[in-house]
Amino acid sequence: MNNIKSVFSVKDLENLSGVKAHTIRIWEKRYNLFSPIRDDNNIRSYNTDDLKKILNISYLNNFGYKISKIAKLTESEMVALTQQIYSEKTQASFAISNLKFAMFNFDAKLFHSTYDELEKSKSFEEIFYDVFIPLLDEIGFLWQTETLKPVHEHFISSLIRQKLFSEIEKAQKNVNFSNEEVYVLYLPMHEIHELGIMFVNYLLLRKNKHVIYLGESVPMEDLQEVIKYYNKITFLSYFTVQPEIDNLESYLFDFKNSILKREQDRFYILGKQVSDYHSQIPGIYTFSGIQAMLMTL
DNA sequence: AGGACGGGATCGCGGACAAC
DNA sequence: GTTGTCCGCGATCCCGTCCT
Repeated sequence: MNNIKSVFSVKDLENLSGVKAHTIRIWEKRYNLFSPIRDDNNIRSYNTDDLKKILNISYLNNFGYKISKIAKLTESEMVALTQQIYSEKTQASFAISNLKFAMFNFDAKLFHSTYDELEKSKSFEEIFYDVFIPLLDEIGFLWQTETLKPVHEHFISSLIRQKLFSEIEKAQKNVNFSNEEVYVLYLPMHEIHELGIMFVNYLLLRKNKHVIYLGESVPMEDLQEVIKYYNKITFLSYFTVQPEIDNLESYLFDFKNSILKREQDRFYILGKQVSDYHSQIPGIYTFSGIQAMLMTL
């Protein structure tokens, strides 16, 4: 099947499936659902097949199937049943479950087949809002619990980035913008979480906006250059980890003083670092989410 | 100290069954 | 048909133990 030697603790399975560790142990005892390897101290360790199984079981259980019924199913019956109840309504959670599994198994093929299936009934925007954003939120949670390793995040991020690149390219070819207002998208120094700002890029292009995308880790002085070319600019950024909270105000004051000198220019900011921050500085606006920001355009 | 284990107590839920 | 009781199941909480 595969040669990935992933090992998970019972706590990892809990974090990934939402089923309590103790419940997993009880199921194991009563229904022989799993046969984890034990170390010298009798600590369980599970493999990726176990992960797949608990994700399927959790999915069916959440859907209302009793564990006693689920336990009687063979592996293939379980997969068949999972696909049978797979519907429009539950498609997103099913896809998220698949993508999580793809992430832990470094399985790009599963990522693409899941995506292709979603694409049959959803637009790229819908996929991003309904599947990728919840997935990334969950990855954030798994990150905190240390279930996730950096390689997993890199792997899944790069696959999502590929999709964004491809959609952005299509949108760039079809865009019809006027030059009167320009959106300059960038990430501040040392900020490398690019998916959010790339998605904003895509959405603006779809709204026929003129976008200049500068990418990650852009020094402030580079932004001064671009002002010379346009009469009215909306700068747009996504602060996921940078600038740090303690430096946020001074960054914004610097921005106001060195970039935002003209009355007509604006600076829109999204991201975790500004989630609790309300700017008092004229021309600088923070938003709690992408949709809230789009409403003002 | 913290994490994991496993056993026991308890609670809510639902099915089965009998009595009215 | 509905009401009441009983019982099993699944989940959760708590506690004591063990190990690093």
